[in-house]
Amino acid sequence: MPYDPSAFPPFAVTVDLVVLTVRRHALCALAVRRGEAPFQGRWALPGGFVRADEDLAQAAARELAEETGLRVHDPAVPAQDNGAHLEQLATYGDPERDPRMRVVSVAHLALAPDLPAPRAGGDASNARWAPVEELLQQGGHGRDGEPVAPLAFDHARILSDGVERARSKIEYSSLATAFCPPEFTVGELRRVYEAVWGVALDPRNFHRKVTGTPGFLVPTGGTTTRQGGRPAQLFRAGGATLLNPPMLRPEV
Amino acid sequence: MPYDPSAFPPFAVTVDLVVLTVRRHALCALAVRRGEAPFQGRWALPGGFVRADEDLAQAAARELAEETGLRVHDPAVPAQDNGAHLEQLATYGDPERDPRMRVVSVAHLALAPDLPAPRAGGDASNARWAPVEELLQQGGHGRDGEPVAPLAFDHARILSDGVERARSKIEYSSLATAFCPPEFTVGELRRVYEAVWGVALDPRNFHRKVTGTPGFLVPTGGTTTRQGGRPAQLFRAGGATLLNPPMLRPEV
DNA sequence: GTGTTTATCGTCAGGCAGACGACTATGATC
DNA sequence: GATCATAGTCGTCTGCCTGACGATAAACAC
Repeated sequence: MPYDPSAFPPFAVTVDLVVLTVRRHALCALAVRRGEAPFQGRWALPGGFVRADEDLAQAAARELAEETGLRVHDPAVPAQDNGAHLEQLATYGDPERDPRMRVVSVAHLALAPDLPAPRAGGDASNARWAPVEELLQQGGHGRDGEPVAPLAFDHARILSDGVERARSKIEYSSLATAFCPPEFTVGELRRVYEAVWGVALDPRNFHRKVTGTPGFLVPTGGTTTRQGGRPAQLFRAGGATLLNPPMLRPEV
Repeated sequence: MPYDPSAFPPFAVTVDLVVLTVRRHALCALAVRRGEAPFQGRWALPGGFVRADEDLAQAAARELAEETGLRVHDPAVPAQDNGAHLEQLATYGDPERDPRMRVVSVAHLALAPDLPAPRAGGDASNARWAPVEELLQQGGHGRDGEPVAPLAFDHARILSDGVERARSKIEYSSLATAFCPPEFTVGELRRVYEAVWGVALDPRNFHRKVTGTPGFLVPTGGTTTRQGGRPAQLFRAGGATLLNPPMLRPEV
């Protein structure tokens, strides 16, 4: 018993991706350059149409793989490595958000370790990792002094929501490990928190907190000196997903 | 420059509502009985199509007003009374979730004080407040011993997500006051927490916590004895929306 | 070796939460 | 009217956690 098609307005449904990573002590997001109108030449979040037989999460995972080559970490396989974290963020459906037609976009948030290089359908010049402050500042200037155009559509709002989600979620979950390689040191994890929150944390208190939370970190036995200084113990993410009590974000 | 309509599959977009309230010490949700196939006669969450010129939040507010008569509390008018809290919850788009066609539903969460009586387009017999455990138990029995059919579509999942959102959000925000009338006592607010979390809280520690958090509660000067016992001070919700440190939810 | 960098352990004081005693003010019951 | 039950409000104490920060350890650069 199909619906009467005249009983409801037709929508296009897309997924847009806020893909975050930490590069050079800064929280960065993946941006792609638009090749067509509207907003031709402007930077935007990666995304695309949801296909007819696809779930929303499947569509987001497919777009993520197309843009970055990343596979999605399956929560059912806790020991799996190198997978990105992917979760639904929010849905944006203002009637005016796309001048061409009525588009509802289901935004997703992906967190990934630092990656070699972005690729946008093979064209690297049309995709880049950019610090989120640079992408969010309206009419400002990038680090090279060039003027920065705001993101296309309502993507600044979406990116802002995604960053805020990430910032709050690493407080009370082990999600920060999604920014790290499979094995990492306490210092590397601390630099993730510092980059995402934009603050400096006390290394000693941080070390006490993360090593004292049961199930958060599992030592692998190895050590590394890749950060310089005294060799640091290597850890994997433990099974715990919720941090209780949470990691406290310093004021201001 | 309109899209080529063959370039993407058409979707129907709906909003579904998880409307929660606290009645008789239990967390209850609004359910409506379906009048047509599929799932005819089964209980479901209220909802409807998003109109062509409507934002998602507007559509949710319209559906909420149609089902309950509630207006949405405008955050820009902090002193406003009697408004419900409304926020986007999540979006559900499994290709099989509606057997008739491809429907993407943007679920919203509404929190309301205890209301006189539900109305579903004027037909009260087709709408009711039901305890969420009753709506979520699969194939169980209600309090009157009648067998309970599971909610239509994927609405059990949506309701479950909404309840979990409410449970976690009252930890770190002042959202619990959305379940209270404009003026309320500390004890009434505590019973909200107890009903939503399903736990018992120490009245003395709770009183110390909520009255000691700046901006959470504002005394109105009046007192009431409507709960029996010693008269209690009346409060309004203060301007603070975030609770820091949060209210701690007891284990188990 | 000296200096620098990073990691790791320890100490101490303050804040907050859980447990719980004590007192107050109302209505209900005898 | 005395007693009881109920609910509200104020305090105290103890333990845990955090922030601040001293001290030591183990690598590398010169």
